[in-house]
Amino acid sequence: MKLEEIKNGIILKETKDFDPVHIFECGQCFRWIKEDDGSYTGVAKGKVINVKKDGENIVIDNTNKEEFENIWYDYFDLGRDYTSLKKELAQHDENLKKAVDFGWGIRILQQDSWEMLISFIISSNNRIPMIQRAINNISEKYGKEIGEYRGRKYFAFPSPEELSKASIEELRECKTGFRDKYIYHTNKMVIEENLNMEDFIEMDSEVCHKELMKFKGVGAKVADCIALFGMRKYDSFPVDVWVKRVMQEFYGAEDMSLPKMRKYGMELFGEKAGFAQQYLFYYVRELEIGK
DNA sequence: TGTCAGGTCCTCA
DNA sequence: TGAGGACCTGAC
Repeated sequence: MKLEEIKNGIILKETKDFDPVHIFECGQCFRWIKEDDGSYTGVAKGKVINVKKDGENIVIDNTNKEEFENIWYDYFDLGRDYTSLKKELAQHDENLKKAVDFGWGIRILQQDSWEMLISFIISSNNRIPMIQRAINNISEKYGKEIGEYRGRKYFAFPSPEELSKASIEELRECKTGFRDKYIYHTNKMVIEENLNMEDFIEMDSEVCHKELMKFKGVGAKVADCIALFGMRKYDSFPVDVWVKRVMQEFYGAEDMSLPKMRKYGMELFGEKAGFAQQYLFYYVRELEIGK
């Protein structure tokens, strides 16, 4: 990958397997908003940046070379060879090949484990715009102000200590709905047991999943999402309504319960189940297959 | 007005 | 174990 420094930003030259639309619209993140020019502005790691595709190049604004190497290279999972990963998945079966071809520019972001924990608790039985709004409300109210970009203020996601200042009622005011108490109790548990969510990254996948389910508001599906997007457990297989449809439409799992479907998906795609799930999810949701 | 959305929790058999 | 209902919220 060739990198060129420009004024207040960088250009990644001839970057394959990277499409901002696929990456930011495939359901893994909630803090990236589409600008009028088609670029995406988002908050991560306490910074605000803007990402856009310019032909074969990816332009990242409001950053520099040092920051890219220290932060964004890992965040965008640029150390992984998605070309060979996709090739391998495409060989698995015809449907997965179609899904991979469709969402060719997806990459699984390495996001913050604590932020993923709270974000996916909010995601349960919720809609994406509502989830985004609740997370923004929480960040504005309890997170640190990062700065301004294109005339808009941005806030970091609050730390467990910062968020612990919120009461259940105040969390409800952030439009989290009935998940207010889940967030409150989860936050409380993290503080009281002095947990560092980063430690979950080192855990074995099954242990990690089991430990995550101990938090209020975290069931099997939410635990899989947190593990996959925040803890690099790439063998996770989150089964939501869309993946359920995929498994029924494409993989003959008509009469399977959700736990069985999860297990089946993990067996089917093995250590790359999380990637398979992302391509399949994006494919069926965009095309509304099986709805 | 009723239904539904990226599920989880609680209750009861 | 597993099925069934309740649940914030707001868009259609």
